[in-house]
Amino acid sequence: MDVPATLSSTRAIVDALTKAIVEHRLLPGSKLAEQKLADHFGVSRTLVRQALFQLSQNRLIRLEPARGAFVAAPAVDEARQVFAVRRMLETAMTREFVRDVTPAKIKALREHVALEKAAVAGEDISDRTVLLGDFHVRMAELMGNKVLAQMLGELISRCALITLMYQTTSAAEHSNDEHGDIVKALAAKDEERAVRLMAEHLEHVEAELVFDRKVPTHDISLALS
Amino acid sequence: MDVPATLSSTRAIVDALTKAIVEHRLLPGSKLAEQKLADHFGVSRTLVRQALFQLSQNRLIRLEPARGAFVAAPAVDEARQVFAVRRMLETAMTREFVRDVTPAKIKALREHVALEKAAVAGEDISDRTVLLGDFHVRMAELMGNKVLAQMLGELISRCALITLMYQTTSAAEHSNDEHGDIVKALAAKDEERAVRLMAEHLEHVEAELVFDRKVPTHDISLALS
DNA sequence: GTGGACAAAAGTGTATACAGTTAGTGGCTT
DNA sequence: AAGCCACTAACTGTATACACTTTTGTCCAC
Repeated sequence: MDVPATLSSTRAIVDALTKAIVEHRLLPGSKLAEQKLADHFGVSRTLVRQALFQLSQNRLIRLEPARGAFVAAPAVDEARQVFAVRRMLETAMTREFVRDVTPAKIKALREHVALEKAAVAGEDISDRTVLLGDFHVRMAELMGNKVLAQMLGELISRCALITLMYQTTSAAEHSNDEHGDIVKALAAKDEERAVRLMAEHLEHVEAELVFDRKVPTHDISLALS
Repeated sequence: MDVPATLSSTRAIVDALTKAIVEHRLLPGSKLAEQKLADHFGVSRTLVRQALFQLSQNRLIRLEPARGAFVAAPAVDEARQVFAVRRMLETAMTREFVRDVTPAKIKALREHVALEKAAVAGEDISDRTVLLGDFHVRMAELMGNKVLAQMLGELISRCALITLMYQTTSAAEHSNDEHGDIVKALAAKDEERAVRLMAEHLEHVEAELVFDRKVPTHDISLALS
C-alpha cells in the first residue's frame, strides 16, 4: 500500500502510529511532538520526522510548518468526495473484472470474504476495517493492474480513518455480506448485476457512516463547531 | 541556478530535479548522489534527502536501500496500467461533468484549451505536457471534487515522464484538438458523445506514444547547470 | 482584573558528525 | 589471464548539535 519504505525502522513507526490513530488511542487534533515520539520508540528525531512525513502523505496527520504534526480530522465532505471517486473507479473496475474472470480469481475473492467474516466476528475494529477495504484492493490486484491497486489502496486508506470513526459493527457485517453477493455475480459473469451491486455497496457503506457520532477531540475549534 | 535557500528549499529542490528529469537533462538510471546534490544546491544532505523521498513518492525516482536514488525508467506496461486507470476514472468523470455543467465551467475549459494551443505551438515540451495534462485535472476541479482532482493529478504526473519521453509534437496537437472537441460535446450536454470522445482521446494518447524510441541511460554528468 | 511586553521553555528546521554498507581497486594466487 | 580476497574510497543511514520560531508564563502598567 505504500512506497518502497526507505528502511524498516521508519516503517515500524509509521505502522505503530497508524494503528494508534485508527484505533483512536490518538485522537484527531492531538499534537505529535517529535522528541516525545523519538523517546517512546527509542530512536532519534530523524526517523520520527521521516515517519511523520509519510503519514502526512497518507493524510492521517497534517504537518503545519514550524508548529508540528497533528492527527487529522477528516472533513465529512472530503469523505463524500472520496466515495464519489471510488464509485467512479470501482464500477468501471468491476465491469472489466467480469470480462477476464477466472475460477482462480473467484476462489481468491471467496477466501478473502471468508477472512473478512472472521474479522467482523472478532473484536479488533482495526483488523476488520483493513480487511473490508482490502477486498477492493484485492480485486484490482487480481486484474493484474498494480497501479489501480495502489490507487484504490490510497483512496481506501484515506477514508479508513473516517470508516473507523463512524462505521458500526452491523454496517461491517452488511459490507461483508455484500462482498459475498458481488463475488457471486462475478462468478456468474453477470456484468450488469455485479456493477450494480458494487455501486449499491459503495452507496451503502457511505450511507451507513454515522457522521454525527460524537468523538472527543483535542482541537478546540473542532470541538466547538 | 542557485535558489533562495531561505524559503522552503526542499520544494525548490524537488521542483528543480523534477524539471531536470522530465526535460531529460537527467536520464533514466542516473544516480542521484546526495552529497553532490547538496553541494549543487548549497544545502545539507538533510534537505536533499527530504526532496528525494518526496520524488520517490511521485515515482520520478526510485530509492534503493543503502544504494541511493536513481532516476526512474517507467516500464511500458506500467504506462498501460496508468492509462487503463485513467480510462476508468475519466469516462465516469465526464459522464458526471455533463450532469452539472454550467456556462462558467465551459468557459473555463475553453480558456484552458486556448492556453494549451499556445503551449503546443511553442518550444517548451515540459510546458506543453503539463498543460495538456492539466486539462483533465481542471475538469475534476470544476466539478468541485478535490480528491478526484488530486488523484488525477497523481496519475497524470505519474505518466508525465512517459509522455515527455515518447510523445511527438503532432500527437500533442492532436490531443489539443481532441480537448476542444470534448469541450464542445460537454457544452452541448451530449453525455454519450462526450464520454466516447474522452475514451477515444485517452486511447489515442496512449496509442501515439512511441515506446521504441531509444534513450541513453546511466549518463551521470551533472546536467543541472 | 485586564492587557501587553518580555523572558524562559519547548519545539521545529537545518547542518554536521559518525557508523555501517556498498562499490571499486590492486595485488596475489592458480 | 581469470578469479579471489583484502583494502580503500565513497556513499547512505542514523544520531546529535545548533539556530530559529512558536508557545507559555510572568511581571508590570493601567
